[in-house]
Amino acid sequence: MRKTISVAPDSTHCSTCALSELCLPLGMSREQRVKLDQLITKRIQVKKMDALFHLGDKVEAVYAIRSGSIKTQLEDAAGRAQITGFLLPGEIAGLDGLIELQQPSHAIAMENTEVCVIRLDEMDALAPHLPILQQQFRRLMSKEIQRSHQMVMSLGLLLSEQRVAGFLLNMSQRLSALGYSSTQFVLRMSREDIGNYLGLTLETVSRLFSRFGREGLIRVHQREVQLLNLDALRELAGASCD
Amino acid sequence: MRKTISVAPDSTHCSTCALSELCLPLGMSREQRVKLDQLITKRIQVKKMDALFHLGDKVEAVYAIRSGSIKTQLEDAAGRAQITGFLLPGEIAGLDGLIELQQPSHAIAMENTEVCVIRLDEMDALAPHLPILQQQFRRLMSKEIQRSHQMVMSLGLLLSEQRVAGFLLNMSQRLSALGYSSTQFVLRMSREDIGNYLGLTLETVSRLFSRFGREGLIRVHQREVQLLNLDALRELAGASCD
DNA sequence: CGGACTCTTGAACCATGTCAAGGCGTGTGG
DNA sequence: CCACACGCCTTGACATGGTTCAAGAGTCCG
Repeated sequence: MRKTISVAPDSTHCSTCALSELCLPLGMSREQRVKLDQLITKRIQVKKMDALFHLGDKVEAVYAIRSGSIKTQLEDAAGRAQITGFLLPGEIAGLDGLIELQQPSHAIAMENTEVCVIRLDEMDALAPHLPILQQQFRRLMSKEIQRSHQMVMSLGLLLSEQRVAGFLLNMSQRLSALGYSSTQFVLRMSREDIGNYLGLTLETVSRLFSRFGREGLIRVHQREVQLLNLDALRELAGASCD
Repeated sequence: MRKTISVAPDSTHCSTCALSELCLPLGMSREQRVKLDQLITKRIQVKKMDALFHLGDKVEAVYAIRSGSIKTQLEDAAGRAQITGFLLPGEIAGLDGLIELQQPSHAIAMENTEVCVIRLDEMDALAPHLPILQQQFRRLMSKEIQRSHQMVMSLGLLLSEQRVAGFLLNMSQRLSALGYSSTQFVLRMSREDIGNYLGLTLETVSRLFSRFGREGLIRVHQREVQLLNLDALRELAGASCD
């Protein structure tokens, strides 16, 4: 289910949002953020497992995650899915859809999720009065390009153990930026999703989680993860086999 | 070697450029393109094998390829390269560098190459007077995100033969958009570069070129390629193993 | 409490990598 | 203009990381 709601005047806006240091308002002054408030007039609530948008849907907006989390996935010619990202609060979904007028990917909620709707036409209308908005939006798009390139590198160059260690560290770092613990968290996705994202099978991910556990690097119980030795994980992820 | 030259008043500008249907001017009216001419005041010529920019260089501009071709590559922790793209005329280099002020990648000319310099500060200055510029730039960035996601899918999901067939078709399609033959062209990169880009070894690429040759799909002689059976290649690239 | 997921673990297999040898082409210096 | 050397490509034999297939154990939820 997908429910659209208007942002009540007394509700939280960009200017008062806890995520403003990660999301679109990053780098803006108090006044600039107040201007930005005009832009966000609608939110959408998506239930766990439901889609924020589907491949082929008309593109009219991008979506800033306010709470919850979303996975985005492409489909290949044979209908198999490739997950291209797990989005957390403060991150933007739909950045790959701004060429054609059709979404090239699905966006599916991994838990009950709320997003802020950023309409493209309204962004263009506001932009001349808020030039920093374009710059920040450009930065967010560039970041996605960089992230995706890193992913290509990971898939092209790294061993499975390096990818999995890197994945855990990446989650840790992003969750800690949101104010959560960097060493203890709950994965919102299945082993299969992690494997798909990392270009591995769910069995390989499971085996590596078990091995890392045996080696004392992490503790895993179902989707709860504890990172016990960040340095060792970093070495595993970063250092090459030399 | 890397030589900066000013654009002479009587030289080709965006408004008269042959690439205008692919590059930044796409979708602009005659008048809008004339405005865009102000933006491009410098070009850079880069010799084969030399760098347009290096990892760590300060970011002040992005670069539209005017002639020649460029490969962009990241470096992993161990110093190994991962090629993230082969850029042809009309395509833009440096889109991944707009967050930090440092280039996250190297851009290396695969042949003698000339690029138009698009300074970010000048783009921001021009934007309020040319709103379509922002939109087109956004489209180009979105396209790069989409392309990179496709690459992730290819690396995550496809067999080597599908990746290589897909690569040939992709080159064919882009070269034909530039007015070249879609069935006969010269690859500007080595087998090693192709392999690196596709997450394979040069031996695997070579073996597949040979096999496709034996099967009558293509003819290869060194870096010259002829596509003899586009449909069969498409089937190979697109259809899954079912 | 039962049924359906989801995860773990083992064993066999295979796609692709690694290592090694040789061929082709091109440019350079004698 | 030839010969030699170097880089790039091809091909073969073998090694291996990761997949596939299969069985069983938790865990969640109605």
